[in-house]
Amino acid sequence: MSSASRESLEAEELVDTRLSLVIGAGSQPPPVQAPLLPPEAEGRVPGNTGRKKGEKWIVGGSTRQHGKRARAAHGGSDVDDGDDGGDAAGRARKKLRLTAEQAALLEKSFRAHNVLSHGEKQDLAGQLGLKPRQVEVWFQNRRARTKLKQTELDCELLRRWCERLSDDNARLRRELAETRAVLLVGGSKGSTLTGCPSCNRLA
DNA sequence: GGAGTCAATCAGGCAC
DNA sequence: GTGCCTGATTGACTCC
Repeated sequence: MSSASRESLEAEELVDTRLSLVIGAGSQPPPVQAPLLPPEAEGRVPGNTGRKKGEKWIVGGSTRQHGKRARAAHGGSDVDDGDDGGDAAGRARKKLRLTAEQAALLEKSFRAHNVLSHGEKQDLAGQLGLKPRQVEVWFQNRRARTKLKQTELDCELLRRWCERLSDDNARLRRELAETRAVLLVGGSKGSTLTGCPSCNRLA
C-alpha cells in the first residue's frame, strides 16, 4: 500500500480492513501500530522515550499564563496579539473555532504531511488567515489525537486477536484429544499406530 | 543552546 | 450539569 493511499484511510476504515485481513489470516500476529501517520513523521520521532510515563507535575494551575512565556523559547513571533484573547489582565479568552473550510484545508495538509516545514506552516497560515503558531498547534494536537486513536485501535485489535488465539487453542486441544482417543481405540484393534503407554502421545 | 516535538493538561464551547 | 471535542499552554526531551 502506498503511503498516500494509507494516509487517506479513516481510522474506522483502517481497523475494519486490518481486522479482516489479519484476524482471519492464520498464525501471523496483528500488525500493531500500523501507522495512521505518514512515514516521514515517524522518522522524525525517535521515541521521545525519556519522559517517564504517568509522571505528573504541576502545570500552570493558578499561575498559568496564556501565551506569554513558552513561545519565546519556541521562537514564536506570534505571541498573543489580542485577537485570541489570552492576556494576563484576566480577560476571558475567546476560543478560536476553525471554520469548516479551515478545518478541511488543515486536514488535507495533514494527510499529505503530518509534520510541517517552516515554509509550509507559513504558507498554510497565510491561506487560512491564521497565525503560524495556531497552525502548528493544530498539527500538534492532530498528531497527538491520531496517535491516541491508533493506540485504542491497536488495543482492540490485540484483544480480539487474543480471543481468537484462545478459541483456536481450545479447538485444537479438543481435536487432539479426539484423535488420540480414536487412535488408541484403533491400536487396541490391531492398528499399526499406537500411543505411548506412559504419555499417550503417538509412538 | 536553539528549534522542534511530545505528553500531559487546562479550559472554552457545544450538544445532550 | 455533564461529557466530549478541540484550541492552547507548559515542561521535558531529542536532534543538530
